[in-house]
Amino acid sequence: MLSGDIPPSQTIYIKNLNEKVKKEELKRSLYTLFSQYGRILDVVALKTPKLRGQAWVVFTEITAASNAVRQMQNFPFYDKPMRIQYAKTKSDCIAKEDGSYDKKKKQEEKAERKRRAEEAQQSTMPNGATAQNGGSTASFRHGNSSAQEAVAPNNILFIENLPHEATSMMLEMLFQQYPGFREVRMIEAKPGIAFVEFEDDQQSSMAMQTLQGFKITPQNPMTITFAKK
DNA sequence: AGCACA
Repeated sequence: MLSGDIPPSQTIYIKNLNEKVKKEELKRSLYTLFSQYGRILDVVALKTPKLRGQAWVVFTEITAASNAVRQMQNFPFYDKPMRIQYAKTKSDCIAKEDGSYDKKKKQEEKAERKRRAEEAQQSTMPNGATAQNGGSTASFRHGNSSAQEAVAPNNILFIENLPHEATSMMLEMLFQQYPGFREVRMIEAKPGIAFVEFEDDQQSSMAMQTLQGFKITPQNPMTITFAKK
């Protein structure tokens, strides 16, 4: 039996995450790691007893989610293999877009009202105005991967948007501080890009996560993806 | 193991 007779969704559900990682760092790392598969609308992670060790990543495209489910399945992330499925229910940030959010809210309120009515059969107290508004979706920016291709993890990183003055020496200084670093390769004929090799894809992904968007010059945030095999 | 939107 496969763990997923859950229909494809643009949101993936990830479990078996390392619970020691702080929430903000976890969300950032998930964001950078999964950005390669497409544009991400939201990353949700809670540290409540019931929800720690799990996260949701919302893509704009289902195909991006599918690629992520396949390619990153069991990928060692903070020393634990990620278990990835499609999310069972629609993310709020999607529902807000397609208009189903208000209906959902109303249904929840109705159910809530009913429950309260049942549980409060002694004293009739019709109450229950719980209006909450605060949609602040942490918006990240980035604009690299235009064409969506399934990028599997790789021990070799592909660096783009480097200033033309960047040298392999500079990149070496930057990347060699991460465990497993092997070498930097630049191609004379193609300025602005480089390949950086690590011993394995777990180590390369750690470097990618922390150096994603790093600026050698203010105008050039570097874009890091896994090199194609 | 655990499916939410602080």
